Amino acid sequence: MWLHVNPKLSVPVYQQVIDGVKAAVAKGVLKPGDRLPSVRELAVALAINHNTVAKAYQELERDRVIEVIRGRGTFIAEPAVPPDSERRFAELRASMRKLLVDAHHLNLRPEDVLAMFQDVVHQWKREEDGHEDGHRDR
Amino acid sequence: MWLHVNPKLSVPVYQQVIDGVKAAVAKGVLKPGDRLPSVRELAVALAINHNTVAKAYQELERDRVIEVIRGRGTFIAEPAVPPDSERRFAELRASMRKLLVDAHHLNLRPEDVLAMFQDVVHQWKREEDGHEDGHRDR
Amino acid sequence: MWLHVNPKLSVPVYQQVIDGVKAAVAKGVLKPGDRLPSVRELAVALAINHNTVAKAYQELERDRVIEVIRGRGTFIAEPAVPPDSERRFAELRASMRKLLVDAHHLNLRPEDVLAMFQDVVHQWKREEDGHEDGHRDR
Amino acid sequence: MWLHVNPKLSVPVYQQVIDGVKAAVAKGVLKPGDRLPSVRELAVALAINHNTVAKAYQELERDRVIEVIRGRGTFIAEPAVPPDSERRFAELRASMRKLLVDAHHLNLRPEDVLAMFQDVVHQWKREEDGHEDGHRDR
DNA sequence: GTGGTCTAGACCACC
DNA sequence: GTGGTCTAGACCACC
Repeated sequence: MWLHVNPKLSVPVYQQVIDGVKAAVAKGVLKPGDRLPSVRELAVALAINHNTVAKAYQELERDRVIEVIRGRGTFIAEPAVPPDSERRFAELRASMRKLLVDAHHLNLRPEDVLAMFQDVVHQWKREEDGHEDGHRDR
Repeated sequence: MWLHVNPKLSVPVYQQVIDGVKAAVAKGVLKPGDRLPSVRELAVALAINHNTVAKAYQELERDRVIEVIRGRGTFIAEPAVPPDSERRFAELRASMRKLLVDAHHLNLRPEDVLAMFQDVVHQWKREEDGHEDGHRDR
Repeated sequence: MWLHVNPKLSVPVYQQVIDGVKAAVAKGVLKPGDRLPSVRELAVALAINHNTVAKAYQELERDRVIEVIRGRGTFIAEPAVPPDSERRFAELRASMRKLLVDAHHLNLRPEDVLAMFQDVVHQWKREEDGHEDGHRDR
Repeated sequence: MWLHVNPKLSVPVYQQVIDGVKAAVAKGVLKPGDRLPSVRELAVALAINHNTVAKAYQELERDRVIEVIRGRGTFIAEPAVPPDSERRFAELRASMRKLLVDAHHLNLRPEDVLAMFQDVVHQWKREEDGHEDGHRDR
């Protein structure tokens, strides 16, 4: 299963579902056109309430990450610039600045953070390659 | 004023105060030994309740960002590695991975994010220099 | 009821709640997975304000004694070494030294304190056994 | 100097003075008949307010740890059972039980605590011997 | 239902 | 003056 959820975390469960789907898409585990489990199926699989899954799917649809086709099911959407993307760019920059603040309080200088981030990017890409291969094999 | 707060945001007001103080320290606007406004003063200045400021100050003290001297006031602490820093490092890496996910859904590749991050770091350092100079001039 | 609170004492009420829960866990009265009363229920039972209970629960969660599952309730956590435990060990030794100082002013020599402590430990274990049996009998 | 005080700690300064004097007596650094600095002298030496020292001395006198002889000065009292000593014995036992609770949450069993306490006692006595010698030499 | 946040206002110990 | 605690009561997100 490409999705797990932990009700003990402070992050709301519905948000964990959103984050999980987005991460799977970003990692290439889920590709445009892939079918998602139905709300009820996913709720059972994750042992959570179906309302929680429904809320997550609604928000993912608003963000154009998934498409709900009535009577057919739920699918990963083609990559698209999400609505309100100017604001989202600003938020991304804000997140990066927050990263620098948090790092400062771990006694890291900006250069250290940059190096750490490069490391994370490299690891990310290595994992991505793994998934590409996996898909090629099918 | 180096701190502003917006009660309309979904992030709690007390958390905004915490983030604001940490950011000011990271930026060099506040330096070790500097005195913070009293709980009541800051509450009036931000137009929020004193309990909200008190909660923020208490959490900042637990994180060793500030030191409270009872009956005297509140001061920026010497830089210190916070408790539980191993966990915090893991969280920092997780934040970086989340950044990559969010960026993917804005049609940015990891290289783009890295470039954007470098840009943010450069801007950060330019601002930092400004503060250094400002202090030197006094 | 395994918890009582006395607002007349100089130790804050929320701290008494924290100490009481920790003691119940240490004594085996509360076991991992056990559900705690809700914030409001406990507040009514102890005749204190719900904010006071909430503050205690939040601190207990930070110390990993309990786990809060939002919208569901509060539960005793699996035993875990708390963050910052090196510091806590030092505090434990300091408490022991303070014990020796206080005992000196009651005209007790260190050997007397040690004997008294052994006695307290024995009584503690007898009580613990009682709880074990009680659970077994059910 | 046998006494130090740290206003940054959460323990009130006047309480630190009380604890410090009691510890010095228990360790043999101060002996019955020894003269304490005047309130003003000690306040200057510790860089604290003289009211704070006065408050500490008053409580030490109430506990029969020191004796104030008007016009002459302040002296360490002969060892004496303090007033209300029955209550103090109960408190000592309560402190020991609290030690066991705190230790439980550091994953220590009562036997571990007992061993640790024995270790603390041994170290304490070694330090005491050191002081005895120092006094003999005078 | 659950816990989390916030305000308004009181009272307290400490310095 | 300083921060810390507590109550009463409101509103909110989450499940």
